[in-house]
Amino acid sequence: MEAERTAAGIGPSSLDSDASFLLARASAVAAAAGNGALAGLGLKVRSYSVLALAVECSPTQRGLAAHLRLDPSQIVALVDDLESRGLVHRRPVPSDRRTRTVEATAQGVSLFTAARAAVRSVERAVHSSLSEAEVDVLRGLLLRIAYSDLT
Amino acid sequence: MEAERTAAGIGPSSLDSDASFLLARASAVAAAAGNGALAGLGLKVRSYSVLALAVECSPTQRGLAAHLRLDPSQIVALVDDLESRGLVHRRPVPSDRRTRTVEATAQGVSLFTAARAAVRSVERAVHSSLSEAEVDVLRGLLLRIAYSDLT
DNA sequence: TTCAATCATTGACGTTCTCAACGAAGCATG
DNA sequence: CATGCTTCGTTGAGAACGTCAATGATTGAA
Repeated sequence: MEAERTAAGIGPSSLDSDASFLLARASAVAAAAGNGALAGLGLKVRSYSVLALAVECSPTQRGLAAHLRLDPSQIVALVDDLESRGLVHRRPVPSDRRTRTVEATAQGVSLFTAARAAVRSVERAVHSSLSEAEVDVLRGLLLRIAYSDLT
Repeated sequence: MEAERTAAGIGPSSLDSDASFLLARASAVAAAAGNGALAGLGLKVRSYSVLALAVECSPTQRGLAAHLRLDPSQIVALVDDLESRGLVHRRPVPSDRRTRTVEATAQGVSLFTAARAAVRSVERAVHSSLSEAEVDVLRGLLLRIAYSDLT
C-alpha cells in the first residue's frame, strides 16, 4: 500500500536508485523553497550564499567562485548587485592589487541574519519528513561529496 | 590539521551547515560528471532521465513533467529531441486522445542500457569517498525529501 | 628584464527556467 | 444534448543561468 506518488503520477521509478537524480530533484525543491523564503528580502539562494561568505570571511572573488562552483564572471554580476544595494563592498588588497576582497557592510550583516533565519525556517519545512538526527547524517554525507571537485 | 579545502581556497564555511547549499553543490558536481559520462552517447542528464522513464513505464508527458519537476514545455523539447533520433516515439492513447505516452524504441532501450552503465560508472567515482552502505543511506534520505513537492 | 600565470572584468553565446496563451479533448452539470 | 470547467500537449517569448574566450592590470619566476 502507499505505492503511488500522487493520483495520476508515475510512482516510484528506477531513477529513485540513481543518487544523482535524487540529488538534482532534492536540490531543485530546496532551491525553490529557499528562493521563496528569500524573495521578500530581495535575495536568491545565489546572492544569499555570496553574502554569507562575505559576512563570514571576506573572501576574494576567485575564492568565492571556487567555493560556490561558479564562473568568476557570475561572481562579478552577483557582487555588483549586492554592492549596488550597499550590502557588500569590494576592498582592494594591498599585498596583491589584482584581487579585491568582498566584505559585508553593516546593512549586509543585518540583512544576512534576517535571511539566515528565513532560510532555516523554510529548511525545516523541507526536511520535515526527516528527524533532526537524520538531517545531521544527511549533511555529513553531502559534505563529503559536495566538494569533490576541489582536490 | 587538514582544515583547508585547497591551497588558496576558502576552507570550511558556515554554508557547510546549510543542507540546501550542500545539496546544490553536490548536485552540480554530480550533474557535471553525469553529463560528461553521457556526452559520448549524445545524451545529457535531462534527456537520460526522460529516456529512463520511457523505457521503464511509458509515461505521459504530464507524468514526466511532474516526476522530473520540469515544465511541460521542457518535456516537449526533450521528447522532440529523443524522437528525432528514433530513441522514443509518442503513442496516442485511445482512452484519452489529449495525451500521448512516450515509449522507448528498441534503439532507445539499447542506448539506455549503455547510458545507464556509463552513469553508474561515473557515479561510483563521485561517491568514492563514501562506502557502499553510506551511499545507500544517502539515497534513502534523499528519497524522502526529493519528492516533497508532490503531496 | 622578460615571460608565464593569475585576477577581475566584459561580452557573447547557448542552454535552461518560467509564464502566458492556444486548440483539442475530456468531464461534469444542467 | 449543450454548457462551462478542467486537463493535455504545444508554441512562443523573456528572464535567468552556465560556459567560454578575450582583455588589462598585476604578480612571480626564470
